[in-house]
Amino acid sequence: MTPNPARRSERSRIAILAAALELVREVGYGKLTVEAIAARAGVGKQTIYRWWPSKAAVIFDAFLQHNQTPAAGEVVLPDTGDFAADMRLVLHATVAEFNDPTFASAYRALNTDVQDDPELAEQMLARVLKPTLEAVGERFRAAQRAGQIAGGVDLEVAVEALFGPIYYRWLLRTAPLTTGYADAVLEQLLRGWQAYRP
Amino acid sequence: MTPNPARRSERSRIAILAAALELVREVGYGKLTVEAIAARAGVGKQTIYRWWPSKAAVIFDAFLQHNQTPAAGEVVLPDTGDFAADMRLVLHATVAEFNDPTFASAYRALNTDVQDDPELAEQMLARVLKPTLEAVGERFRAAQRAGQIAGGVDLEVAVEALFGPIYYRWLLRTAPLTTGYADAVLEQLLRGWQAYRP
Amino acid sequence: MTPNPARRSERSRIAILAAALELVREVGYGKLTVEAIAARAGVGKQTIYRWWPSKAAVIFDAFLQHNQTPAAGEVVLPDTGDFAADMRLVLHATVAEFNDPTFASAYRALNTDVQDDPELAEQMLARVLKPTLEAVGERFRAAQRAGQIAGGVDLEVAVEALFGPIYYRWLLRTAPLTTGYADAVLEQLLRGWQAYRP
Amino acid sequence: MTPNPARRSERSRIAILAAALELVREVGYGKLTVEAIAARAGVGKQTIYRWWPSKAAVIFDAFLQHNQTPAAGEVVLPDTGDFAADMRLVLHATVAEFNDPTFASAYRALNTDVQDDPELAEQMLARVLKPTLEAVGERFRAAQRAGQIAGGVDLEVAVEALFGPIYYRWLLRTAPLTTGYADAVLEQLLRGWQAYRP
DNA sequence: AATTAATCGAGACGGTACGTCCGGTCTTGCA
DNA sequence: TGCAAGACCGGACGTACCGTCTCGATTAATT
Repeated sequence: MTPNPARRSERSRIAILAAALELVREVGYGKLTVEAIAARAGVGKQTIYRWWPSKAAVIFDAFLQHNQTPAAGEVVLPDTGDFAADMRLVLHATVAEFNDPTFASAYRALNTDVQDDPELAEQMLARVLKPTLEAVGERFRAAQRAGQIAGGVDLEVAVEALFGPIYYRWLLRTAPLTTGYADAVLEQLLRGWQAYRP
Repeated sequence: MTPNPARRSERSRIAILAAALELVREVGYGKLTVEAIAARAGVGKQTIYRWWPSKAAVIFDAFLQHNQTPAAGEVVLPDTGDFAADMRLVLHATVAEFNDPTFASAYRALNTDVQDDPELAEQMLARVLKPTLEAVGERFRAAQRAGQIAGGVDLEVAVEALFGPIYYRWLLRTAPLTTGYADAVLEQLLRGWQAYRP
Repeated sequence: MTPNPARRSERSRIAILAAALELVREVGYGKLTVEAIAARAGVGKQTIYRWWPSKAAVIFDAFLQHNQTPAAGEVVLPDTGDFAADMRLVLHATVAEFNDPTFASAYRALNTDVQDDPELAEQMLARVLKPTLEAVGERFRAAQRAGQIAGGVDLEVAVEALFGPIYYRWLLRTAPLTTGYADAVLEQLLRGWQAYRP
Repeated sequence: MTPNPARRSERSRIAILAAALELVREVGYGKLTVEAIAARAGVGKQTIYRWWPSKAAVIFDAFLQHNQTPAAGEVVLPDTGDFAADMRLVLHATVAEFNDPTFASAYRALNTDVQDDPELAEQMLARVLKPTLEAVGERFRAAQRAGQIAGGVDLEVAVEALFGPIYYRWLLRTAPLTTGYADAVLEQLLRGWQAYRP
């Protein structure tokens, strides 16, 4: 018997996602329990299991809710014509998110889950990463058309070359993640992209 | 109170690390239990808890043991004079490791743990990442001295700009991790590093 | 926090007590484990710990259940007017119980626990010993009124003087416990009680 | 390889028995552990296992040591000619022992073990109970010869009829064990023994 | 007095059970 | 019918002891 979404309690849904977000930040993802979420949300455990298949799914929804993540195609990037400046803006926003404790704890949790759960990995890719990646890709294409990126540059690789180092430093804590670092990465890549076919 | 390392059973130590590695690959990190490790290793649970503070620490040691990770300063990179070729070699080795199932499952487990345990994060940084990062940094400096990298390039940033995208694609499974991808990333960066101060 | 008795599973309760009784007979009290009881009863360990504070308490309840021990005041003894014959009946019933393996193993377990746990001792006194002791005491009083026991006999002492030797031989295995032994004890005491104030 | 008693460390033997006695009184028999005895005695665990087959055996020895229990035939009872007075003396000594905390805790432990271990039961019977029981039996026979006990009384039963009630009250804590109670039991039995064949 | 061999204190080892916690399911009233 | 509450079975947790098994370091009897 699949539950009837029409009868779903919105109040409970909100409370559960909020509780999950609070708790993951307070105790860390490893010590996060469904029972604690239920208790904090003032909700029966069954109400969680009725609507989410796993703890990971709850965190995933909580993360999406918190960031009001737009669907693919809905992400809008600035296009001032100055490609470098536009990218700098995007990267600074990313750095700011990663340095926000609530975002960071939930996102770390997500990255944890994704390692063991390929289905979730796909969802995360589709609903979290892809929208931004594609929007940035689109902006890259515009830049390429405008001659700000050389024709031979593989833009799919370029996008990951841009975000990978940010992600790397954040996840592995090799050093504090700053806008300065993001700018430096962008700088090195930009020169390469421009120089690609001189 | 604290156990006496002189009396430690080497046979048990080896068996535990091997069992941990096997199991993390077979069942995944989320379903890995200390009891299963002990059973597989033919060892009492207490023998694990006596020598490791947590499941994470066991995996960490197992990972180090498996990869015979050298200490910082001990990593030796090829220096043929051809910087690009040397880097290609290093990246291909990295890609191969990431595509080795045993390495991959253990390394994913490590990346999972590191998210919740700052102390482990530091150890991982120091014993796993730093040695390679610094050796590569050293090779970068030689290349800079040889004029293959422009003077203005921040080499600390450059190293992470190189490995970040590899790590990103592997961890998030945005697409299969191939040597071709690694080469493309290297290509884009190389041009930037050369072009830096034209 | 404290469990709600209204929701208690009667099926589990019965299964646990039955399993405890079986196991104490099969393996002895020293080797009886809560895990084995839970496994035999097809029950989670927590269900045992939820309702009983200790293994001893389970055995206690199992014992009561098995013997459908009546509450104080509910034990009814025969009163045919022939005091000696009535007592013989009671003692023979006691001897039969002590020679029943299931009763014996559980009762030995109880006697073991009682040595270390004063609270359980009190419960055993109140729920197991007192009911019979008092009923017998009542019968003694009737006999005293009827002139079958001399007036000066301290009946509280008399009751223990009657059961003590049965218990002693059973517990310490000085010799097999038979009805003949019980009769002989009764005989010696009866003469004393009658002769008390000649 | 059975150990060579000639090389046995007397110092350790004494320390172990003393520690066992102290601990059984302090923490109760249920919580008494071999490790604790070894630690308290400043002795390796193996030294205990080398010389005693079980915790029960240690307590048994400790008990014997503490009470310098005489071998069978060595117990000497007073024989003043006044049978009642002599018995009163014996019973009072027994009551005093039972009310001595160190004796009591060890003896309770013994009675606990005996329930599950028939071999120990036999040893306890032979080395602890029999000596006294037989000495008392001997005194009974003298009394019977002197006409203080009627000819028809079964003396084996009589002895247990005397000690059983003491033991019963002490073990089951139906009421405080006093010399008055012992005297009352003796009184009731004495009259019966005298009246047996009038 | 030197040698030898067993016992000793110490404590790591493979195990078993402990009592607790939590996962995911099921049941019972309340709304 | 969905809900809060929470009991249920199962299973892993990390700990405590069991009884066995090395380790040197005494220690006592034998050379």
